[in-house]
Amino acid sequence: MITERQASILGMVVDEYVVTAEPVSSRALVGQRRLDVSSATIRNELARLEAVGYVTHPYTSAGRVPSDQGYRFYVEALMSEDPVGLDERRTVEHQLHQVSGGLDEWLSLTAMILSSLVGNVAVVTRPRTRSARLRNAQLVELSRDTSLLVAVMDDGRVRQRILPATAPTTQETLNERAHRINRLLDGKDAAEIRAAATDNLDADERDLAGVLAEIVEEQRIAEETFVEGVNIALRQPEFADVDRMLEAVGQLQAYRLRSFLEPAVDGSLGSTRVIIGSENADTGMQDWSMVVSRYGGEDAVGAVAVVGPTRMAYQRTIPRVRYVAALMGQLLQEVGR
Amino acid sequence: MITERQASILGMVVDEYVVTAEPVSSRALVGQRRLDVSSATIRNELARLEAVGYVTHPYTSAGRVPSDQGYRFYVEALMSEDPVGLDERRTVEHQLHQVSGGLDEWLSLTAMILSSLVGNVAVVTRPRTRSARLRNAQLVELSRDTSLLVAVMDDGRVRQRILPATAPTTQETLNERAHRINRLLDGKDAAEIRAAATDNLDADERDLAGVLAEIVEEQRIAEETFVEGVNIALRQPEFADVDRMLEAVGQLQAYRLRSFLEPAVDGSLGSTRVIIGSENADTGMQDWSMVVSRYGGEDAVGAVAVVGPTRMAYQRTIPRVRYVAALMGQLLQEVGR
DNA sequence: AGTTAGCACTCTTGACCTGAGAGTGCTAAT
DNA sequence: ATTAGCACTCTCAGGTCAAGAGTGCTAACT
Repeated sequence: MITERQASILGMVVDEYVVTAEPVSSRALVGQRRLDVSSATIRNELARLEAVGYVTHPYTSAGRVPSDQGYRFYVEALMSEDPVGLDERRTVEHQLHQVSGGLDEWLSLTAMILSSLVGNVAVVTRPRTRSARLRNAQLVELSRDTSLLVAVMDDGRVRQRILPATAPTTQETLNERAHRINRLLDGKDAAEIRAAATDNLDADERDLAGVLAEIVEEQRIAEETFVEGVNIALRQPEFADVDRMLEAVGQLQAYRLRSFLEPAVDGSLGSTRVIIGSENADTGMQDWSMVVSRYGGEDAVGAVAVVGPTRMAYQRTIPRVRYVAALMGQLLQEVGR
Repeated sequence: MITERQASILGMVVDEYVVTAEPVSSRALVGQRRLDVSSATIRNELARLEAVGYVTHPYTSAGRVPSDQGYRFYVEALMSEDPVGLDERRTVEHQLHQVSGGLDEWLSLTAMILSSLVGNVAVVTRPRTRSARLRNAQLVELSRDTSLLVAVMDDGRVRQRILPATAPTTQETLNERAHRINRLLDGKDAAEIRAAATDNLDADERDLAGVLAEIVEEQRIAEETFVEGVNIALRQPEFADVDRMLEAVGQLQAYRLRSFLEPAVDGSLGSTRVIIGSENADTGMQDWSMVVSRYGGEDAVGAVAVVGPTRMAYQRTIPRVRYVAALMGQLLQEVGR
């Protein structure tokens, strides 16, 4: 257990270290007023905090740095969240309402906004539905022997695919074909599309149905994850060393492909999880912290996260991640997902 | 003017420097055989090359480094292009044919491929048409009070836009509306759409036409430029220093937004321009070289480029940029438009 | 008991130096 | 014109050193 004063000191160490990125000395804490004791007393307390594992020493005589455990305690017991200001809300909501394109543009913008809000990397995954269903398919003539298939899924995805035509066609024919296809396949998932496609369709149309089934069930992870703000995060002093920087970039690049949020997102909706450094099972993420929140409704769930060095402004980050997640859920519902 | 031997020495300096990234000494050149003279002779020649401005000295006693002028001479007179191998062609073409999505996915993949081919940043712009025309518009029901507009332009763009509905609609109604709109507006450019929209349309449809006109003429540069491979380029030794690296990242980030290829693309189709360091009018690009090529047909023109440090493998880069540009033009034609 | 002044001790950091090594530039000989 | 030879210059890595920042401990104080 920890005394009140020790807790307060730990809090000050974290607060200080988060802004300066330099080990915090006992003297620096005295200057901070609020504590009417001498630096020697604080040294004693710090030594005890270190014994319990809440702070560390880079070397014998440097200030103290919070350990992962220390951050954990800070997040759980010490921190008072820095609420999202009204003006922040206003600009965010304004920007998000600005978007006119589809889901993808929207997700990527959200990641960008969140990133700039907290000064770290933001990750947003596309909401996943149990299994997507085709909502509508359209065919557009591109040239005499190619056409473009545009499919809209009920999870908000819109996918295009260029198709070679077996025989010259006109937009008229394509419209008719799309109409037939829609009547037969709308509202169906991949399996049902495959099943329905065997009956009363000509060869071209069967091919088309096959392509549609593929698109509906397609789940390329690369397409599912939006990572933004890497260049913002790189300005953090932890990356002052080129190797660390390159490693970080590579790390995030790789993670874009095998979304690392999955395991973290089992919490209930609305809850925001914080995973600090070594708490992450994934080696290679041991120097990073993540703040993750789920968003969405009953039938579609995605995740919003901020990723950065363990020295992160949790006070600011946590409420902002939660806010953005909530906002997304809300907007998603408005659009009818 | 320059003697034959001086030219050959300059060539060797460039070749050597491009791979080692370290100033080239007279001794290193002697080891290179091909020259049956002593290092002293080479030193004399190097001094003369320096007097003409083809190489520089970082400091009194280090090897020589090619100057921008030296690279220029190298590119113009000395270099023999390193042709694109058959297997390279095969893998590139294979990968490009793999793409199933629309133009955007395709352009971004092209940039990625080119980048990995030459180990530097690749930039691809979307082909511009004189003025785009609407090819087809579709409306899809998202929820009871929102619908999704999907518009296909004749320059290959496909754009989505979420629309709030004034009154509840069904897919049926939307189809009819789309049909009317298409009959009226297909094949028209933004101005023509605006003109046509005044007549015989109800209020909702006029709004829709307005949105379509916007989409058709939309030219957000951010959407027009695909930059890939920044992380590859960062492994170059010129960025061993963090500041240089951050500056480079910022530079490229900024440029994504105000496409810097425009002025460079006045050459005729098929020609490949090389812009070396200080030759670039743009301050801030003075340490970079660009290899740019136009691609496209009569009615749609874009640019492909590779951007990297002046110490660039021009031998490899130039033919590869040219190849990719040609390939894109070809594929673009196949798809029609 | 807890607090604190004082001081020895440790470790970093930056500055300065120094010697080795790499290259050049020049001179004089070929 | 070429080249051997050598003095000269500059970098670079390593080492030393003093200053400074902090701690940890002890002994005195409240």
